[in-house]
Amino acid sequence: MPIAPPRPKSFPLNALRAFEAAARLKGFAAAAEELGVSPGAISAHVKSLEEELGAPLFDRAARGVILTAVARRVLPELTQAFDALGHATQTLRDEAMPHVVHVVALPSVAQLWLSPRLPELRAAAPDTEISLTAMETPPNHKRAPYDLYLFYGDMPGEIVADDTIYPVCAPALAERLNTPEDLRKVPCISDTTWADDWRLWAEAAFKGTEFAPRGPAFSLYSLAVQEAVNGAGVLMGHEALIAPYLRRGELTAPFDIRVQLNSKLKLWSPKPLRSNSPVGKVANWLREMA
Amino acid sequence: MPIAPPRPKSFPLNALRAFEAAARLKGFAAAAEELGVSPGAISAHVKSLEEELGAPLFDRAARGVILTAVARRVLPELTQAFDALGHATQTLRDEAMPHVVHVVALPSVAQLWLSPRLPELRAAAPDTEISLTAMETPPNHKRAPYDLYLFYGDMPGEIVADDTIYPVCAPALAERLNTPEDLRKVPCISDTTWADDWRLWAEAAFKGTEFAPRGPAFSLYSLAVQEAVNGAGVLMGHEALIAPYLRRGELTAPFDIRVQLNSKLKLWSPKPLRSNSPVGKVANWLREMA
DNA sequence: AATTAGGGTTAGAAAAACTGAATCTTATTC
DNA sequence: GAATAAGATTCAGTTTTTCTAACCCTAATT
Repeated sequence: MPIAPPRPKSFPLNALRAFEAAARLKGFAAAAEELGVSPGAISAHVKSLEEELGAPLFDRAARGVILTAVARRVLPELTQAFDALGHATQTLRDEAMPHVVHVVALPSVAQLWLSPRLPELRAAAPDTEISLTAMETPPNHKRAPYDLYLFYGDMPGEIVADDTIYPVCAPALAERLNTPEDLRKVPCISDTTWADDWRLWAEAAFKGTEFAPRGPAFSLYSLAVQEAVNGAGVLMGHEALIAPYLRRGELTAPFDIRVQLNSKLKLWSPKPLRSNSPVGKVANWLREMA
Repeated sequence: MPIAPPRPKSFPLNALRAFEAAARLKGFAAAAEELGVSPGAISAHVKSLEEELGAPLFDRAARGVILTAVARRVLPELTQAFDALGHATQTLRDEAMPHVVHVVALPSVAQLWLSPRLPELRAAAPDTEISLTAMETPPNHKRAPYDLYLFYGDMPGEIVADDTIYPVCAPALAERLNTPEDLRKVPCISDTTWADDWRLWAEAAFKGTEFAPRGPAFSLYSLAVQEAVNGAGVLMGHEALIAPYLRRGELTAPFDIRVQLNSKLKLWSPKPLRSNSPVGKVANWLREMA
């Protein structure tokens, strides 16, 4: 009867990861967002780690957490270690699935810009497989397992398209719109992830006059587009995304006023692109398309 | 109703760790040992990883597993990453509990050599706290959270004591033992973690004559010592461990034949010892004691 | 004073991990 | 050639971990 003393387990990896994220992002909410869990989960992880260590890692303030000296001293090394792990994971994925290109994009971009182009891409490169993930905010590229990122914003990266916005609607509805002032009389569809769109355009269109759009709000831009096509109201159109609808005549732009935003549709990769690699090929292809 | 698309989770850390251990140690059983779980758990982890990757990581052979090319290519980076994580964890522990020295030792060493010296150590350094863990085999020092290691073997490290063995027993029993041949008539206690002891000593004592010890076996050396003290039989004594019993007269050595083994009691640390650090102090102290 | 942006806490639910026992496979040993 | 042994796998059942949802609390902002 070999009563082997149980080997005590080392630190819980998940708790460490939660702590690292919380410390790096200076908040449980942000860490929860990055790791895709609820803040309560982060809170519990950190608490368990603190209990095991017998020392606090954060000073809890009402408006967020503040790192303790211990946490501050340890953070850089811990972050580096997890970065290394993230990198190794990427390598593993690349080695194991060399022909799969993992693309992550804003949901609207994925559905309205990328998805229609995908069949052509598949035809052009039949042996590389595209995996497409939609996400509201770009994930941490040192950790997340993606090869190509496609988001609007002013982060570094290659510009794929400008972001020009202007109201669009179904042709039937457009007949009732002669001047921007007419917008006050029709529903103005808004999208929660681009909540500022109307304000930005209105600044240019109304020059000081106040404009409070009224109408349905959607959390997915593609839903909003569909509703606009159905004639439910006027939508603030992002040119790169609604161009096909304009071309097909499903939507029209009733006004000439266009606003170009600072944020562009950008493409980037966590690794340098070699144009003979599958990732490089897909990137080239997306570039040509723009 | 913001239908946020769920953020896909990154790779499961625990599965990665299981894979790394299995690949590095070239076997699921060894990995299970290192991580303190059953082989089935490792198997399941690796399988889930392989499924997620869509590619095998090991070729299963009858006598163990063989790494695939993918696994071989990824292993070094993965190992480095986990090493870095282990190091960072150490740092975290050091920062959070600077006054605690984590010692890991063979169970017999912990109980028979270290434990009796501990009160004196505590008195000498009242502000440092000793945490003592017993383990049959030294853990991977790049991963496990210990400051000082104390094991028998011929690994690198500072020699704390030689390993000399000879039979010992209760004085009453010793009266019946005049020559080694008499050992054939009394119970010979053996310890499962030092299964070779009797054979090694018998080689010197009997020079070719066969000797098969018969008697109770224990999985903990300290249990065996206690039984020997109780007169249950003759035990192969390791000098450094049973010295106090000899001194107190609870055990005696009936024969003069002593065998010195190549393995020594060694002390080492994963980090360089600074003699003004708590760990350094404890190491110095242990050194003086020997 | 009301609102808001964080965190903390809790119970319950879901998912993951683990064990133990049985099974399989093939070198190796007798 | 049979027996043995090492190692991996499977599966059912259990334990542990992790997560969420819904609540609370506090300080800052409006």
